[in-house]
Amino acid sequence: MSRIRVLLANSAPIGKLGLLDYRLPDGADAPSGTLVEAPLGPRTVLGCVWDGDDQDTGESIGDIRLRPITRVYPAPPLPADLRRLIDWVADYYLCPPGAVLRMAVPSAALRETQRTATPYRVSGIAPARLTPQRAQAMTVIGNAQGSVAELAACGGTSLAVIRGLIKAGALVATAAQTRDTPLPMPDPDFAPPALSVEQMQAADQLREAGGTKFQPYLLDGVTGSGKTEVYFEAVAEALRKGEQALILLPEIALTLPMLRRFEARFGCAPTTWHSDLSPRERRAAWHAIANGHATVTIGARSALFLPYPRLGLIVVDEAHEASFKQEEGVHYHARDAAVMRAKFADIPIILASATPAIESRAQVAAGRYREIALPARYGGATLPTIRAVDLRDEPPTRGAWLAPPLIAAIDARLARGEQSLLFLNRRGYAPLTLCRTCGYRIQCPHCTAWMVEHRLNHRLSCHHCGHTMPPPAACPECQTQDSLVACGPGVERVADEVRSRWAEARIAIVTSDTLWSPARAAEFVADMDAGMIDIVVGTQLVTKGYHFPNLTLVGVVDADIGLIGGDLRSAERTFQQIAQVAGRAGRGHKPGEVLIQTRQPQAPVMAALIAGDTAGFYAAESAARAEAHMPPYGRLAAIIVSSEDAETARATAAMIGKAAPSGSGIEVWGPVPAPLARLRGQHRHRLLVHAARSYKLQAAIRAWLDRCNWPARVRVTIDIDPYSFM
DNA sequence: TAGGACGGTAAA
DNA sequence: TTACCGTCCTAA
Repeated sequence: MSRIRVLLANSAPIGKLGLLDYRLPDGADAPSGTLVEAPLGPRTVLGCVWDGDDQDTGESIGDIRLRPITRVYPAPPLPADLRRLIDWVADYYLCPPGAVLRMAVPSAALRETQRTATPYRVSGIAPARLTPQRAQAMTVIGNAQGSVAELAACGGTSLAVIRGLIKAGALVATAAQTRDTPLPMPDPDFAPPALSVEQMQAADQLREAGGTKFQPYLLDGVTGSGKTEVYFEAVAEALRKGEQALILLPEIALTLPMLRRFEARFGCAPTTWHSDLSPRERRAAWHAIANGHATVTIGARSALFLPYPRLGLIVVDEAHEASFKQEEGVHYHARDAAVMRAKFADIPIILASATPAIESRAQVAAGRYREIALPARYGGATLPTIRAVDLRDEPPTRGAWLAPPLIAAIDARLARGEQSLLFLNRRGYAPLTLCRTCGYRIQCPHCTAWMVEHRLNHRLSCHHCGHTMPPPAACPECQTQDSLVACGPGVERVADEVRSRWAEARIAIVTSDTLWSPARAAEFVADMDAGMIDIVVGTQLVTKGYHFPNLTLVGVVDADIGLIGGDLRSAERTFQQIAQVAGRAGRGHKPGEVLIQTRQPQAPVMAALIAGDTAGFYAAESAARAEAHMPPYGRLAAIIVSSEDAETARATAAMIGKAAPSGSGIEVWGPVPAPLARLRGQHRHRLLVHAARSYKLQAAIRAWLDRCNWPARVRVTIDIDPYSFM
């Protein structure tokens, strides 16, 4: 009899029910990482054989009470670097290890596919009754084989006829083959690109350093400098060595142009991993990766947890993107966790960005990351000129959002047949609907948030919980008819303005509402390339990785939006967002121009953007963070207490606040009602923990919350290194 | 008194 | 987390 330690893939609260001991039936072999099905009370759950560190044997249970594993899955065991990553993520982000294991082995992965349609072929036995339909089907089918549906289609008859023939014995089942269509192999030498001297040097640095040693690289290249081509060379090098490579992208929306570029370079599509995969696709991708057939995977953040047996390189593209931070379930940061996986696998990792995060720059400064810079655009293209439009001096006309200089600039593009892009990071028509008579503002019934008007589908919708309602004709409060007015601009409203000003111009609105599928995104890109669009109005979706050579003007409709509210990263985020969208301009032979509409052109962010003083901005911002001991020069954690009942939430938060740790190196702020005091019907209070960089923050929080007890209905969420302060 | 809602607890 | 069990309440 042998005893094994198993990590169960449930998400029990921290500390409880992580590792349990089981009995392995005699003769069975299950090394660490093996996926098993284990009995737990009256049911069975997925588990993974875990490394038994014998120090906590005090907790272990007597041999007699051990229950046997009910099943050993035939899938390859999870590799050691992944197991270490799971432990690290659970420990660092204070979440149950079982919840992390779930990301590595999604429930679809091990489910048997029931949809293996059995193929049939002609048996040679003549059916007792040969009706005309049967005779016809038999002749047409001949030597072919296929599923009932396929044979019916081929024989030109109904399903019933084929079933009848099977019953009569004229058709027999053949052995069902596993439909593992062989994966096309990306070829590192398919189409090596013509690199510029700078790109060549950068690629050489990555190639030389490649190998089996952990080293993070910050590939810091201005927009349009060709970072992708450079890291593709590192991917090619990994392929030549027979290793697997993983490329993480922030959003699915941008995978399509990316996949095209990959195919052009490597001759076939990579394996993809994102939330829109069907269960069948998910299963296929998981197995292809786990057994090593998939050599290059391009995926969203969750692709980091897949069981690559020969991982040789990780690339995190657009590494500054805040969407790498998962904001529900396990609150991990995929960029940071990716660095840890590279460390555990002892391989290089490349963080690529035109606007690296301060955190990443600090790592370069500390000598932990190596920087590879691409300071110039590829192919002789120049960086766009950036100019502010001071809305206080040159305001738009009443009820409009485009100021005269921006209008003139668009006029010029239309006259020259060039394309313009108007950027406004606000979906919908108007962010607020207000009653002119009584001042009532239409709010979401479940959240502390305004309902946003969307005219494209004639609904008001809440961007936090998804609640929608038709726009009311009368004010819900004072019942006055036709008293509701839209306040403030969204992209749809700016598009309306564009439409009424340039009736002949062809306009595209680009938001997650209009580009909800890869196919739609492809359509948009094709229309842009074909010159079918003159003016694009879009949210941050258009800041992502697109390359339109004929786009020469970018207008930032409201550069100040991101600075309102002013959290830790608002200035940095504004800088990155505007620099990224500015980077869409002038990527071809024609030079680009960027106009930033703002009421505070003197603000450091705006001044830096206009002067092109990236280094100066980052230096000042880093100094301010260091001064305040804010990340990355200090540490933050948020604790969010939420409950359906307002008083329970408040009282629990207060109780947790009372038990807060004190002493040097740590302070706890709050509790206070969260900025989104109600979200999806939950009342929310939050505490913010601020600690010195060297402080053992996780241990302190763990000990602190262990001292507290709260009703089961209350949820207490811990967010280490928070990005959202709502 | 049956049946359901609720709270506590064990799970190897 | 999930399943089960005991307690208490309500409707009949």
